[in-house]
Amino acid sequence: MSLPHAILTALLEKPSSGLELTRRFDRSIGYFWSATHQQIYRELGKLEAEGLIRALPAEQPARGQKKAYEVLPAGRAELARWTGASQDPKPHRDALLLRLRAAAVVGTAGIEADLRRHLELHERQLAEYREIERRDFPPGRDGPEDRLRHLVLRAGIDLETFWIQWLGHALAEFAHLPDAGEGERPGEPRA
Amino acid sequence: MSLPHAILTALLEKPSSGLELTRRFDRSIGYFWSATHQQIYRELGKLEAEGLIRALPAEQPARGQKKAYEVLPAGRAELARWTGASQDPKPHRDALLLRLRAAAVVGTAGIEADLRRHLELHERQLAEYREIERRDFPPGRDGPEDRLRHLVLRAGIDLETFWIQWLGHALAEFAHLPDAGEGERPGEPRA
DNA sequence: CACGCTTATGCAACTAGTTGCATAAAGCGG
DNA sequence: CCGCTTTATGCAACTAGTTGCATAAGCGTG
Repeated sequence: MSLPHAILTALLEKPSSGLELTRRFDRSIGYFWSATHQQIYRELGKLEAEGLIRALPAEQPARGQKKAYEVLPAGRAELARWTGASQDPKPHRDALLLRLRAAAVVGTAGIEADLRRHLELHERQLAEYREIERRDFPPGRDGPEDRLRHLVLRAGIDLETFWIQWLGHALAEFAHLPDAGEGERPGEPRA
Repeated sequence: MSLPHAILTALLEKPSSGLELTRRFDRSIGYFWSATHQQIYRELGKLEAEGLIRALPAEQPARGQKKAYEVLPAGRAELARWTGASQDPKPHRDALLLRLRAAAVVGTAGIEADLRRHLELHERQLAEYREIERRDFPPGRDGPEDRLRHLVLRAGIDLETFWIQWLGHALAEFAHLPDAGEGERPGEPRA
């Protein structure tokens, strides 16, 4: 249950409207906690009802009008509490690894092309992260906040690097496999 | 929507009852696609209703009695279709990275201990993976199925290795931080 | 044999997340 | 000033996943 806390963090970094939050989730925060605009609007409503955030007063608060929120002291306190509380890591789910395991039983037909596609996607993401690193973390900036945020970005960079390497290994393995990509069924007797 | 396919894969590897599947999800398959027993029972019911699997005939099919399932040809076909179909990677969610980002705003109180705890958990998981590797993939075994399954295990091993390294960096960073773990608020002016 | 423990299956209610669509105002071009 | 697109907010329905509990048989033991 971390979406409210992701939103609190984003709002503390800068008070924003629902749509602005949505855009920022598409960029930085969404890299490790994605959310759609509907989730965000719903959660903003809840957080306001709970007294953790409030809408900044606007001139004409009408529909189709930006409505910006800011974090109240209670919200900051709740975020600090959650941040410091011990949490168990959630078990991950990775469909690609699952598919590879399935391929060991029903055959590898079609999967190699998708591995290549994933490789490209990860390379693109890595390039984006490196660009952010170059832009936001030049050698000079190294206050405590910068160090922490840089650390998070490093995780993103290293994870993408890992996937690129692993997909490389996987594709190399496929090159050695008999009839790779031709739909053979390794679990079945072969002629 | 991959749980049914995870179950089909597991059942193809070996026909099983709901509880046996649950146990196997706790071990091997659950490492990259976790599921509770309730999810599994529900899904087994659906898969049977759709004609993708069937219950193996038992002597006395009563409650509290093992009921094993096997995959029907339609199930194998569906799994092969799904395995070969192109799929976009789901955006990941990582609460720990989110917390670190929050810590950059509301302070790092309490989080360092949890980083250490996570480090330990990952070290334990890595040890488990290495044990599985030693046991299931000795140098001799290298048929196509083994290579694919080993590849999946390698991903698990390398991912754990990545997290262990990253958590090491993170903890080193904390050691350099002023007042680390004492609840300072880096976003606020300091005395 | 009655009691409690383990194995095995399952329902119901809840929480979280996704998808599709609706509404409304502002800006803009003819 | 009318229709079109963009910006902004939001509801409703659906799908997926989790939590808590219920049921029932088997098994051991005092």
